[in-house]
Amino acid sequence: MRIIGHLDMDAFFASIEERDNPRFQGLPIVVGADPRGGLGRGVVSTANYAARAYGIRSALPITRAWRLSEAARQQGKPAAIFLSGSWRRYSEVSAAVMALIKEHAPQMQQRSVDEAYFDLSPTGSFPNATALCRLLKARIQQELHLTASVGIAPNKLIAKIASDHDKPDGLTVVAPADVADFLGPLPLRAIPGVGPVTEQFLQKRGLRTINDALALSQEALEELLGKWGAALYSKIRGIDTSPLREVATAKSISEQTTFFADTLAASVLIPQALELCSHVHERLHEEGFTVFRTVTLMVRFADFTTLTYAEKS
DNA sequence: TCTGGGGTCCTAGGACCC
DNA sequence: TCTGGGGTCCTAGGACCC
Repeated sequence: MRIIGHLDMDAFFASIEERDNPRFQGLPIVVGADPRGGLGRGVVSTANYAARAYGIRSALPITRAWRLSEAARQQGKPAAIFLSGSWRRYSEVSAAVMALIKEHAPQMQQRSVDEAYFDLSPTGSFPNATALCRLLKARIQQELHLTASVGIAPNKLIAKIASDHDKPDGLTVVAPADVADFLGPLPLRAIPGVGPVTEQFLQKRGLRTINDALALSQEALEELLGKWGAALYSKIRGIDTSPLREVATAKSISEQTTFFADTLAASVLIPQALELCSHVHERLHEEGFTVFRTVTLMVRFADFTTLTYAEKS
């Protein structure tokens, strides 16, 4: 029997800041772009749960987060603490989390800085797998003073959906017999790979939940979404046979930056482009690459139109 | 009320070859 | 002057994820 776990740290960056700065205890914390008093550019990377109570969440424009915080402050609530974050510190904590997972489930696949899949099949049963994950969560709590949410399921797809189902500090178990009941009522957006565009597209056709989409034949879904429709047909049935795999070597290295004020001045653009180039080149060397194939230049205009130009070396 | 930064994967269409 | 079909490689753009 295949049993897969997925662990997702809760409000990872913001939780680390709260943990490491006692004076932030219990306050709303927003890690992301500099709000510059409401004039900043960029978005929220992570908001802790106190900040989420203000309506602040990941990917929200930082100016809107700033305004939400100001509105709360005018109601006598504490203003949010805005931090730019420290990638190095987060990486260190990430490594500690991954090491703990590996101790309990050696066969694992890190999915991002704060997420991993791991194979619980060796435990032999869902109750055993559940006990192991309770222990893992307790160790993360005691040793790292952070919380995680975990999903346990027959495959990666369902485990990922399950870990997201009860946050923070959740543990959601979906045994094979429960898969259909678990998935059916969920919004289609819960499926990894269904983003805002696909969600909108499906909603316009009256499809909101997984149950709605189950009524469609594979051909009908393919007609709507092309190849992705065939994949979705399997996903909404909880079918996923993808194996755990080691992290592949990087396929690209990039850097980008946004100006505080829009500009078309070559005297500004060219030095900035050269600086980004030299950083990327440094990283290329640091990571042990000796050759590269394609260089891509990306430019984004005020209306968010984005152009790329690529050339083989 | 605007929309970061660092990535992956997919698709359409053109160039090119036989 | 008009021109196939299969295959591969490449670029541009877009959706998505954290």
